[in-house]
Amino acid sequence: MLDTKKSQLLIEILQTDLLKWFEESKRDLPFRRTRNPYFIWISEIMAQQTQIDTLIPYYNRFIDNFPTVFSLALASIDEVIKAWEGLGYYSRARNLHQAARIIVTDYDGMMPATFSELIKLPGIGPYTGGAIASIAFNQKVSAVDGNVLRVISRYCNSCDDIGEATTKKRITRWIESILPDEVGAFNEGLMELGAMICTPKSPKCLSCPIRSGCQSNAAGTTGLIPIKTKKQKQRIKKMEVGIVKINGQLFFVRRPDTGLLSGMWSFPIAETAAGDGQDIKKKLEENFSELCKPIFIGTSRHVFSHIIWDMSVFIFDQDNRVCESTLNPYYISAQRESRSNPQVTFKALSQVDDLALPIAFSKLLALLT
DNA sequence: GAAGCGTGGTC
DNA sequence: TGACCAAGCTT
Repeated sequence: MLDTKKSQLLIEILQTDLLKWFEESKRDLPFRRTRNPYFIWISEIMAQQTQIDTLIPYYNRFIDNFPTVFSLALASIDEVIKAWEGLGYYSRARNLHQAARIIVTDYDGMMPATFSELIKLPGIGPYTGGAIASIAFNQKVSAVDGNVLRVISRYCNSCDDIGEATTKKRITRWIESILPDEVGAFNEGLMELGAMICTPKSPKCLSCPIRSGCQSNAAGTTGLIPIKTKKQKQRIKKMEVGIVKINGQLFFVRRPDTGLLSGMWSFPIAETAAGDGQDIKKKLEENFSELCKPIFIGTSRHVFSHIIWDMSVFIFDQDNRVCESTLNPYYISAQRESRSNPQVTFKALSQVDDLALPIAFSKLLALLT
């Protein structure tokens, strides 16, 4: 880390030239056209582990649907999750909804204006709290994300592993010691620089506004810094998916409200060793008293952040059954359960869009046509 | 500290 | 293609 006294010139470059560059070059983003803390909050939650270009349409739709913290607090969790469909990390939506209700009940609908109050809310951690406090309320706190860790590591030519908490704390402290009055723009500028110029691969050093002070550029180490321990790769899980079709409708189950894809709808799915359809058939027999033979219709791989599902997909087409029957007892029992139990439902293909369905399953719909 | 938690883009 | 990565938080 740079010594604060010796490196006064380098610090001034970082402050002055970065702010100047940001003012001239910043992207025109919808959430940069407002100081509304609620809008800033929504954008920062969406930005967690998500590239800005990806979240923009979600952001516009979300504030259209939920223009105030009150409208978000009054909405149902299903509506909020549906608005989040496709963005991933769905606990963000649940926390957002919870936090909105807390803000309405405990804060009279006013966003807390300080870092220490903000990070009490679910889904708001050190980065997001710092971002909202500095950008929306001009509080002198840092907002250290992956971009900032990379930019500062390179600027100081630091060999510290940015995956380690101590490194993040050290960089946070250092930034807080050099924050200018325009703290929101400074924090955003560091991130913008990391996103547009000081990128992980092939950084555009020739266009960098603070190149003259960059120790990594001087040492020729921009390709080596930051140091980051690589994460272990995903385990592969072999899964069977069962698509039950009755009277032209498809059977869906709701996932638990914790864990992977929490609160989202899904086709019934089961871990399997054989992959011949028998494991998912057994599971489906909890809902259906009589089930036709599984017909294999294809495979699909879905990559999550920590696991991979290798899915074998089977259709149980009760409308074109191999076995003969005069009644549809399974339909009746399942339909009754779907009215009394919110964990399951039936939807025609044209109505599937009513449900919040993760990509892992929505992409399976292509196998049906 | 480490693991769980989505999806899309890039090279 | 696979490996890496993205404006992180929670447990």
